[in-house]
Amino acid sequence: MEITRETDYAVRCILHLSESPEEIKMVDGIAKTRLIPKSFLSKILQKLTKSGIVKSYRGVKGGFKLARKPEEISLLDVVEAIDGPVAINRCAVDKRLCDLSSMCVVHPIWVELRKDVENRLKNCNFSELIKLSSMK
Amino acid sequence: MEITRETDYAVRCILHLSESPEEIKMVDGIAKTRLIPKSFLSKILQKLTKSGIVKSYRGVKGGFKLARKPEEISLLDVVEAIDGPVAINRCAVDKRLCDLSSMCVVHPIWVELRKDVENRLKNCNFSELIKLSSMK
DNA sequence: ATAATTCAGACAAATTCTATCCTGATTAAA
DNA sequence: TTTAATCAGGATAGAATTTGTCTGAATTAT
Repeated sequence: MEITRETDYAVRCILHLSESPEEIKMVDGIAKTRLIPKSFLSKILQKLTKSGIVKSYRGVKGGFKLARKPEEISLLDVVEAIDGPVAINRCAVDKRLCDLSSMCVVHPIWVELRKDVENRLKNCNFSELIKLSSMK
Repeated sequence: MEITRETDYAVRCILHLSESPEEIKMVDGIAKTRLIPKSFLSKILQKLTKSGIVKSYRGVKGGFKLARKPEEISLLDVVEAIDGPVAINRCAVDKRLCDLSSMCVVHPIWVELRKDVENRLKNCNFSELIKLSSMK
């Protein structure tokens, strides 16, 4: 049960953009300072753009910046933008197996666990994270 | 962030064995009633044996049964036996990247999340689950 | 002995992860 | 208006992981 490298990169990236929310930054710069493979980051930023977390600007002087304030972006937003919903177990989606023969008594446990995880991620926004990093 | 099919199968299997903790059951039977691919289950049971969750009996009339009482086996035991420790993020293990340039302020969040998940899984044992299933 | 069963390891298909590369679209500035 | 910089989107591909299968050896009740 791990988050992917991709999600980790996405978090680093949003963290970077959160440090100066007004500036437009280029893929290349973010990639270099945050040690993320450039072309991979490019793909990640496309997902973040489609999810409405960042805004993109094309052409010369183009780049990316946050679409909203750091305090309005949660870890959950980023995780879901990249990996999709926090499912924990597929049977939460594909119920067919669960329903037959009362097999899946564990199902409610996975659902509960999922809620827990979501809540914790939801309650953590990038404004807080930035504060933590400036305290170092 | 999902558990694997393998873990799901393992849980189903322990659930099955928990219903009659004294009986020795064969791979084939478990596989058929719980809809798990037989040879895959065979591998899974080997892991569960090595982790000390089930006991194996070879030869004619051989099979598997729980190594301890259902109430002494938690979901966490099973998940860890199959997938290894609940890591959430690799940086919890490989700290080298985190430490340089104070990059990973998110690290404590992953650690906290991991503890949450572990606790919830630890607090759920197979005796409780069986009770739930008999209530259906 | 024989038949039934697990054990251990090798093998392999499918899927997901982790990228890379190329072409085209867009845009600021010269 | 041309040019250079930059993102968008699709195709591709290697590696790792997941999800199994198969076979032969070891064990054991009868």
